[in-house]
Amino acid sequence: MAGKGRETRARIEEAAIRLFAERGVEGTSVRDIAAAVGVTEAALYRHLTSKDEFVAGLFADRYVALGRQVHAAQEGLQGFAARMRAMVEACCRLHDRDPALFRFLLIVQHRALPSFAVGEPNPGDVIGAVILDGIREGAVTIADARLATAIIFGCVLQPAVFLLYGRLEGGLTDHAPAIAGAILRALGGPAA
Amino acid sequence: MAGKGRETRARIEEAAIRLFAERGVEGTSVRDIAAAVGVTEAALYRHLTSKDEFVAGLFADRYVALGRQVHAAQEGLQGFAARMRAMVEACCRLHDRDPALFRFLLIVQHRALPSFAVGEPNPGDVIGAVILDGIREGAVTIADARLATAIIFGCVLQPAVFLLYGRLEGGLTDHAPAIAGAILRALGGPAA
DNA sequence: TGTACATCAGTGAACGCGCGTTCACTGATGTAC
DNA sequence: TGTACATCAGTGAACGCGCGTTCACTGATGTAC
Repeated sequence: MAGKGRETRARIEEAAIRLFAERGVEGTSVRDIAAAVGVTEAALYRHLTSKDEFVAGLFADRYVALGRQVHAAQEGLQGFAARMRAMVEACCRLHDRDPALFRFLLIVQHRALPSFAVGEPNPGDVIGAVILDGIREGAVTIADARLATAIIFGCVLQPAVFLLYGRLEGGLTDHAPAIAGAILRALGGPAA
Repeated sequence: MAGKGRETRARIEEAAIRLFAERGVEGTSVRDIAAAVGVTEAALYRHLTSKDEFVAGLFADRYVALGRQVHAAQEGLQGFAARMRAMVEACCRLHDRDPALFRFLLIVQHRALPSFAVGEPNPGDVIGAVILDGIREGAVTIADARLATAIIFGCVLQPAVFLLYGRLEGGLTDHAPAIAGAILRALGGPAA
């Protein structure tokens, strides 16, 4: 029955992410999640120790996974522009494949990020590392690497938010080339 | 006693924004707000009809006010670059003057924006109008005005979020010139 | 200028409800001999 | 191969708590005659 336990855990996480994305964390009760999975609330507590811990763990898990995937997308590529374009493209594809997951990460960041463990390969660090390379090779002329990271985040996440509210058409992937282009120009300084 | 009523209402709004910014809307109870103001919960209900309506009204009020101030900052200026720089500068100054208000708007947007009334002068429309002028005068080469708006939002809001989590130094105003520069390059296309 | 009434911001106590969590218990599967 | 025991995912019912909201009531101020 070890297989069944794994499977239920996965179904709980999937249902929770979807519900959290739709109604927020505080707007989603343990009963709601249990009902969506098709078990009792008590059964949920075989797989998690508390709601708060569950949310924090779920965020950390998915956030680290996103960091890993974004890192993998640019690994082996040469030059700042190519790496940046690959990361943006990967991020947009991941968004379109699972918009609920993205919305979950967006919503929960304000409560989960402050207590997020350092050292894990999160998206911020991955982008930060690429930025530093970009500064070294002269492709990035913005002096503050952290501000540059913030701008990259903003250029990807805010279009995702606009999409969410119907203020942008299509999928995020459709806008990926334009977003990557904007980022490269924004960071590249007047001479680029 | 009309003056006292006004004054209490203002104190309620001020305390609520601060608490919402610190702990989130669902993490702040009506009791918390009442205690911060120094009255009973029942007294609060002389000034508001329900918590939900209060939050929605507070968001709409402050969001529209922000739109108006951003609009005023660029009014009368000539040229896309000058107007853009003025709006970014104004936004950063407003942030630094009242970070709690900004955090409140950031947090609540996900619940309040979908039901936000159209027609009011909100920041999105203000920026959208300036973008259209920018496209007309050739300073903006990104084809999709809404994507351009999203990118501007992202380049200002995400640094504000980074500041919140201590991942950026100083005040937002310190970064205003760099942010405005990045936005102008991002939107200006390769020829700019 | 006094008096009668309306209005309004406040109090303190209570309401029902839904929340996260825990309880004792059940039945199916895995494991040791 | 059969039997005894441990493990584990599940049930249904209940728990105490804090939430948003409402109650009847009070005292101060504003207003009409």
